[in-house]
Amino acid sequence: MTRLSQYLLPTEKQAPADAEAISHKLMVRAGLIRQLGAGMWTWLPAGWRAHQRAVQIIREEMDAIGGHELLMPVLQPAEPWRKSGRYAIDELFKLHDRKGSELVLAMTHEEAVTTHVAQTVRSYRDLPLILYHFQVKERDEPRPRAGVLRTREFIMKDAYSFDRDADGMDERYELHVGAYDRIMERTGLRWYRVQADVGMMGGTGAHEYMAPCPAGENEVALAGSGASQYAANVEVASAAPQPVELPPAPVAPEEVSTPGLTSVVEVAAALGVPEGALLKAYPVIVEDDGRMLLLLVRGDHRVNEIKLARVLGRPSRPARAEEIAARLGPPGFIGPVGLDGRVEILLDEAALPIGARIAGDIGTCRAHGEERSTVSGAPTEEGMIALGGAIGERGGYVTGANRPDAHLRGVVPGRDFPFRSCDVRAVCAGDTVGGVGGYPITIEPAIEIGNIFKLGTRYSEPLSARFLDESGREQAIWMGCYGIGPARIAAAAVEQYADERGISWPRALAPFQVHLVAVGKAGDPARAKAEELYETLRAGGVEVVYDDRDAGPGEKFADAELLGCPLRLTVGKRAIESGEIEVQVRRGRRDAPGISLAGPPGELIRVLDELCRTLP
RNA sequence: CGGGGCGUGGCGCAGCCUGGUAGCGCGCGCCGUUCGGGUCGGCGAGGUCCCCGGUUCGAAUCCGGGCGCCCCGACCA
Repeated sequence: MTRLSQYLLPTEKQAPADAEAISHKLMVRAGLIRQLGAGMWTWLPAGWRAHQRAVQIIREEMDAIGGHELLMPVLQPAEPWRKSGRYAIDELFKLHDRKGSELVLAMTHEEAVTTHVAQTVRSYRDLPLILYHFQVKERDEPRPRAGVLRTREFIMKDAYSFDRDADGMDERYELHVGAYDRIMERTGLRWYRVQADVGMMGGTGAHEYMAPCPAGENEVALAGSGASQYAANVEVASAAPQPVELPPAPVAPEEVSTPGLTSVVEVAAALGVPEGALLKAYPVIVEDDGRMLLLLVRGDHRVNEIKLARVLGRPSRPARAEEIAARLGPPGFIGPVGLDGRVEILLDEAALPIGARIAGDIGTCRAHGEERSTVSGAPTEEGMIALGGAIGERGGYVTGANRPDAHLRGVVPGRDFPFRSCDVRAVCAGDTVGGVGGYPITIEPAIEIGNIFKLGTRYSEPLSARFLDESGREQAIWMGCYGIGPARIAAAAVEQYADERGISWPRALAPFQVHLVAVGKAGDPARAKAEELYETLRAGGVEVVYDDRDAGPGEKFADAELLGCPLRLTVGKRAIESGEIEVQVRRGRRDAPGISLAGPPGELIRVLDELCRTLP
């Protein structure tokens, strides 16, 4: 029974003053969600319907790959979290019961599900297994934001796979890739599956499902289309840099005076060279051993901290000014020349000439092509010289001189300083992927709506989830985890398809397929006709919301467009006169052919269904 | 955690600087009017001015402390 006269759909003309994101403003205005506190949101009836549409799509596709739905508690004992090493996470809510026992509010359910599997799975015969549930997650977010896009409490579908070995895990992972692709496709969202960082916890593979939208908190690098589509989170993206014109290199570096010029922009301008002709020196301290490394990236590039962490295999932090002064030179004027091995130098690949190959231990360092690996081992002198020649032909870079108010020009890596090379820069829009003549990338903000992750034995080891194989040997179970956020799917749909009048749901997520508007004052024949039509639609199984309020037509149309159901049916004086129900498609506010009021109910339902199927 | 801003009927805001009757628009209730794009008019209801303390004859307003919320950045297993 969905008559607006008796339904809780509190629409607002004005968005909350503090709302910024489109989905935040519109979902509140349309009466879908209401805030209770920072990062704490209530889903009102219509909003919850949209949420549950996403849930049902997910459920169907999870069941289709053999997933089994269950339900695990949010309130959990602390102990498994201590075992897994996650008790220390700041985002984890910790609490005590009246006896003083330590409890937590689960942020995901690896601990719980692994505990149960450890208890119940004994034999290889019990594997593989996919378990999932839709459950509330609690996270003490440092900064909830943008309505329902980032909250402290939210529902997540999290699935966990259990296999006897890495190959099995990979199989289960691929099943989830298929299921997730189908889920995304069915939602009607614009989406990408992108390569993702595996994070500090390790793991052997990860993808994220991203929906591009203005309020997105992540950035994806996109290039090409179809089969040659490239899509990666900028955290891990690699691409060939745009070429830069280097000034000619003299036989040895020359010092130039650059008084007070400490920024790339200033130095490039003063010397009349492009920013990319500078090598920016970025000293970092490696967390565990306190070692200093000097990173060099082109002046027009930035260091990507996540790629850096992957290259180093451990966290690091930027060196402080006093550390730089003590070990290298005056901050703002440091460079790689004349350090005599005081610190190791890592040169970003983008500063190497395209196609350059380096002999010796750094021989695998290569152009920007298919395989992209970190170079290890000490460079050989021959390799350096060969590379130096390659770059020298193109010209030399400008670097700091490790002296106040001075830079060097004509600096050639290899010839003038030793280095290891690696890929640590953040990609830029306009870089290319796919080799020579490849596709230029664009960078778009996106919201992460799902992620899939190969866990390996990260949880099964500490929580003792083992099984006996055919030969009676005890082995750790190989796991994968797979998350997806229905709330984010709904919010991303609002973000992607909203127009100046409000929401425009993809039909798969719309709270109702049809918004029936009765126009005319109480007692008008059109109102009775609309009543009749509403009952027909309901009886025919159409998901319909019926605006039977005693309000003016303007208000009703405005609310219908704000709520954004795919089809609006209008019954008023015109319909009575013409004998046809007016039909408007929300997406694009396009008029569709009217439907006869005279025909049999079955015919009406059939025509509507057919029309619905053509909608996005 | 760093920076900025805000807290006054359901929503959006003014009043605060310069202390003295709490106000506007929307919404809400009733009456009338209108009925294909948020009609118009009349009457009316609704507020611990975030909380605690201080100054004062008197505090929404000044002072101190706290809490809450938003935005930018950092973080986000």
